[in-house]
Amino acid sequence: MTTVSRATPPPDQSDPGPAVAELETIVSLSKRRGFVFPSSEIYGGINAVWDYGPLGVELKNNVKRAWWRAMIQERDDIVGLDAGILMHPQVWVTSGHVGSFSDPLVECQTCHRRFRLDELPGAEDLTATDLRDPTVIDRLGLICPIDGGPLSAPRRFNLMFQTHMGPVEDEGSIVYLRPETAQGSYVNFRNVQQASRKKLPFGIAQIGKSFRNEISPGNFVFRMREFEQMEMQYFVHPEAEAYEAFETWLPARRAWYERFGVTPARLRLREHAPDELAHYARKAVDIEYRFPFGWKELEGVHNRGDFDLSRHQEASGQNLEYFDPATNEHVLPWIVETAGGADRAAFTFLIDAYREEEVRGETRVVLGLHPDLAPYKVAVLPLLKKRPEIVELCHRLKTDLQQDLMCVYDDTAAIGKLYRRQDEIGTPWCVTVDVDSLEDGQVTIRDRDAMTQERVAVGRVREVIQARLAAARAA
RNA sequence: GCGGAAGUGGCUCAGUUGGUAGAGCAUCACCUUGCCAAGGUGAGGGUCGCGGGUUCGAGUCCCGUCUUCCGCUCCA
Repeated sequence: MTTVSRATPPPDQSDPGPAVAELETIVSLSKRRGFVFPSSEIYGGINAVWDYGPLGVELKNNVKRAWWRAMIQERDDIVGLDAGILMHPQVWVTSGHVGSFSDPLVECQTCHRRFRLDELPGAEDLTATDLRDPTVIDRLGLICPIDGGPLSAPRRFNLMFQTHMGPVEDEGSIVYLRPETAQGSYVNFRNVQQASRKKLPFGIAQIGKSFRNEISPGNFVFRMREFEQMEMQYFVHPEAEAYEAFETWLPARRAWYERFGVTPARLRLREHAPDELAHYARKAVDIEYRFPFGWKELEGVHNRGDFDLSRHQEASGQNLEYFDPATNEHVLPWIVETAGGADRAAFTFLIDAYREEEVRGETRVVLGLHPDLAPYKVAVLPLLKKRPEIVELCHRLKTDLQQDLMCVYDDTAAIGKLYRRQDEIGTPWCVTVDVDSLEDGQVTIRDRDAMTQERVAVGRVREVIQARLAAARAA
C-alpha cells in the first residue's frame, strides 16, 4: 500500500442543511456551566485536548451507557470487550498503521503532492540514516517526479503516539497508543467467540480511548488527539451476509441518533466513492451531521471484508477461522463495522439540543436533551427557603430520588431563575416544594419542554419520574 | 504545515496619541419577593496568554513563543 495521498473529496457542502447553534455559543455554555474545559488551561492550554467538567462527564457517560444498552443489553448477538490501549507492536504493523504512517515523506512545494522519500527515482538505496537526514534532498538533487518542483525535507509522518515499554528506551521497546479500538476486537476474535459461545453472525462492541496525532485537529471536541470511540465489529459469514448486515446496520445506527433526539433533517448519509475507500473497505457510508462548520462524519459504517482477520491470521500464524457446526465448514468471517465517537456523539446531542425561546419578552436558553442523556434528571427546589420545614422536605426528597437518579438541590435564587438554570443544562424535571406541600403532602413536578406543572404526592415523586423516564426511553 | 486575524475578571467586551485596569451579565452574602431570569445593598474575582526588549513608565510599541478562530493543505 502506498502513502501517496489520494485526493479525498470532502463532504458535499453545497446543501447547507438546517441551521444549528453557533459553535461559540456552545463553547461558551460548555465552559460556563461545566460541560467542557480546555485542557491544562492554566498553562495556556494544549492543542486538541479537552476536559469534561461535572456536567460533561455525566452527559458523556450517559451517551456511552445509551450506546452500550442499545448494542449489548438489548441484544443477544453482541458482547462487550475492553481491550488495552497498549497492544503488541506487531498489531499495528499488520493493520497497516505502522507501515503507511511512519514513512519519511517529502512534499512538493509547488503541487503539494506527497511522496515516500525511498520511492523517489535516485533515492531507492538510501540508508535509514539518509532517510532522516534533512539535507538529503539537496545533497542528491531530488525533485518532484510529477512537475519537477522543489521538495521539502523528509518528515516522519506517523499518526500514532509512541512510548516505550520497560525500563530501557530503545528501538525494540517502542509501543503505540492505539489509534483505534477495532484491532482489539480483531485480535480477540477467537477468545471472545470461544468464551461467549456465540455463533455467526455476532458482534464485539468496545468503548475506549484512542489517540491520533492529527495534522489538523480542531473544531472544539470534533477532532481531538485523544478521543473516545464506540465501535462495534459484526462478524458474519462471507460474503452475502456482510452486504445484508451492512444494509441493516446503517439505518439502525442513524435511527439511534434520532431516538436520542438528534433532528432528523440534520442527519444524512454519504457513501464513499470507490477511489475514496480506505484500503480495507469494500463499502463505506458515513452518517453525517450538520455541524456549525458544515456536514461532517458522525459515524462510519464499513464493510471490511475479511481484510483484518486474514491479515492477522497470516501475520500471527494462528488459525482465526470459525467452524460452522451447521455446515461443518471452516470460514474466515467478514466484518461489518460501526465506528462512532463518544465525544462527537455527546457534542452532537449537546449542540442539537440547544435552543432559545421567547418567554415573556425574555430569552430562555434550553437544552432539550433526551432525559436519558441529561446530566441531572431532577432538580429539587424550594419555593421559599425561609421555612426550614420546606428545606428539610427538599432534602428528604432528594435523598429518596438520588438512590437511582442524578439530582441536584438549589435554593440560591428566586424560583423563575432556578427553573432557567435547569433549562440551560437540560434538566428535564424540577420538583418544587412550597408551603402547601407541608399541609397536603404534595409537590409540583415541572416539565422542562412543556413547562407544565403537576401536583404529585411526595411519596410518589420517584415513581412518577421513573415512569416518565421510561416513557421517554421507549418513545 | 502555509497565509490572515485574535488572545483583557467565570462569560461577552470597552480601554482614547504608551501614564500602574473598567462595564454588563454571571457568582457569593444579606434584605425583600414567593411558580417561570423582579428589586435593593454589599462583596469576591484580572501580575491584561506566556517570555523578552524599547521606555522614567507598556494592556497599548517591537521580537519570540503558545493557544484559538477563518481560509488553504491534510485527514484509515
